[in-house]
Amino acid sequence: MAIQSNSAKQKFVDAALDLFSERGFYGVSLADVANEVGLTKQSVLHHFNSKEALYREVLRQLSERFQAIVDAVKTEPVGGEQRFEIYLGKLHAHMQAEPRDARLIARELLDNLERADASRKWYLRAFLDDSVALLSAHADWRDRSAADRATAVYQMIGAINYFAISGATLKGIWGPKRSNDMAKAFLPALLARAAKSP
Amino acid sequence: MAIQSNSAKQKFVDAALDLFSERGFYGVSLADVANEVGLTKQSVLHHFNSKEALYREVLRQLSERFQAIVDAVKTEPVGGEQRFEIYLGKLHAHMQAEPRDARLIARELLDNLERADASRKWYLRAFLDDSVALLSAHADWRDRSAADRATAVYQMIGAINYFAISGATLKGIWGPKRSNDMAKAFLPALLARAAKSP
DNA sequence: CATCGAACTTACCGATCGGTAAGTTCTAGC
DNA sequence: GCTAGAACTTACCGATCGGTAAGTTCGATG
Repeated sequence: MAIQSNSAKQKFVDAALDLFSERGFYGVSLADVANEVGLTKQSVLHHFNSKEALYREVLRQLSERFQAIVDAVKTEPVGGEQRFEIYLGKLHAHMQAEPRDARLIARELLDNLERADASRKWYLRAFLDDSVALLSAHADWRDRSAADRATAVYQMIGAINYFAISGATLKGIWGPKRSNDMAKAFLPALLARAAKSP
Repeated sequence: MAIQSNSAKQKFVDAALDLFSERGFYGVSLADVANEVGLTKQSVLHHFNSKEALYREVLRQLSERFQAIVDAVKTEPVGGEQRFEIYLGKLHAHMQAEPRDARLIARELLDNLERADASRKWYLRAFLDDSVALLSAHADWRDRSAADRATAVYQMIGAINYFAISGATLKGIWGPKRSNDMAKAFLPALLARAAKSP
C-alpha cells in the first residue's frame, strides 16, 4: 500500500504531472498518460477511478511538497519579519528546481476555480492559508486586512512562478538564449513595497 | 468585408475570447463557441477554416490592442527612462480593464510554445519585441544583454498579469472578499531593482 | 499445486471531438 | 422575378474522449 516511486501507480502520477503541467487538464488524455508510462489507459483507470481523481492525486502530492516548505520555514529561529522572506526564498528555490510544480500551480491559479471540481481547490487552499498566516506574522503586515495579505501572497506566488518558468518560455519566444534570473533581487523589494502600498 | 462588431464573425471571436481565456485552447470546443452566440459550430467553421484559425484571430485582435498601447507610448514626450514606466502603467491599466486579455496572454506565456502551431507565437512575438525595444531605451537597461531585457519584460508582463487577474481568482480561493491592487506600487520597484540585479 | 487478489489488457460503450459535404435561407443587384 | 453569393443548417464522417465490463496474467501465500 505504501507508494513506491517505481510502482506503476506512482509512474502514472509522475507522467501526469509532466503532461498536466505542460498542457493543462483538458489538453491531456488518459491515453497520453498511459503511453508515457508504456501501459494502457485502462491501467490508469484501475489505479484511479477517474481522470479527476488522477489530477487530484497529482495536486495532492504537489501540495505535500509545498506544505513541507511551509513546515520547514516554521522551524526557522527568526522573527516573522524575516521568516516570510526565507519562505519566499525557499519557495523560489523549489519552483526553480521543479518547474513542473511551478507550471501546474500557475495553471491552477489561472483557472477559474468556480468551474472546477470543488475538491480540487482544497489542496491549494491549505497551503495558501498557511502562506497568509506566515505573512500575518510579519510586522509590516500584522495590521493589514486579511484580503490585503491574501492578495499579496497570491501575487507573490504568481510572480515567483513567472520567474521560475521564464527560462523555458523565453526559449520558446526568443530562441535558445540564456536568460538570467532576477527573482531573488525582486522579491524583497516586492514585499517591502507591497507592505507600504495603500 | 469590414469587421462589424455586431457581425456573427466578430461575435464568434468575442465568445472565443471569453471561453479561451477562461478554459484554455483545449478546454473549449467549437460547439461551445457557437452555443455562446446561439448558432451552430458549422457556422463557426464557415467563417474560420479551423479551430486553430479561430484562435489565431482571437490572438491577432488581442495583439492589436497591445500594439496600440505600445504605439501610444512611443508618442509620449518623455525620455526612455520614464517611457517604460508609462508603458508599464498603461499595460497594467489595460489588463485591469480587460481581464480576458490578461488571462489569455497569461495562458499563452504559460504554454510551451514549441508544441503549439508556430504561427501562433508570431502575434505575441511582435508585441514582446517592441516591449524589449522600449526597455532598451531605458538608461538603466541600455548596457544589459538582450537576454536580460527579454527576461525582465517577460517577468514584468507576467507579474502584471497576476496583479490584474488576482481579484477574480482570489474570489475563487478565499471567497468574495474585496482585494486591493498593489501593482502600481510594485512595478517601479520591480523595474528599479531588476536593473541593478546581476 | 491450488487459490486468491492485485495488476493489467482487450473489447466495448455512448458521447463528443474537429472537420467535410451538401444543401437551405436570406439578401442584394440587376 | 431572377440570379449570385454569403450565411447558416442538417447530416454526416472518422477519430478520440472518459469510462465500464469481463476477462487474463502474475506473484505471493497456503
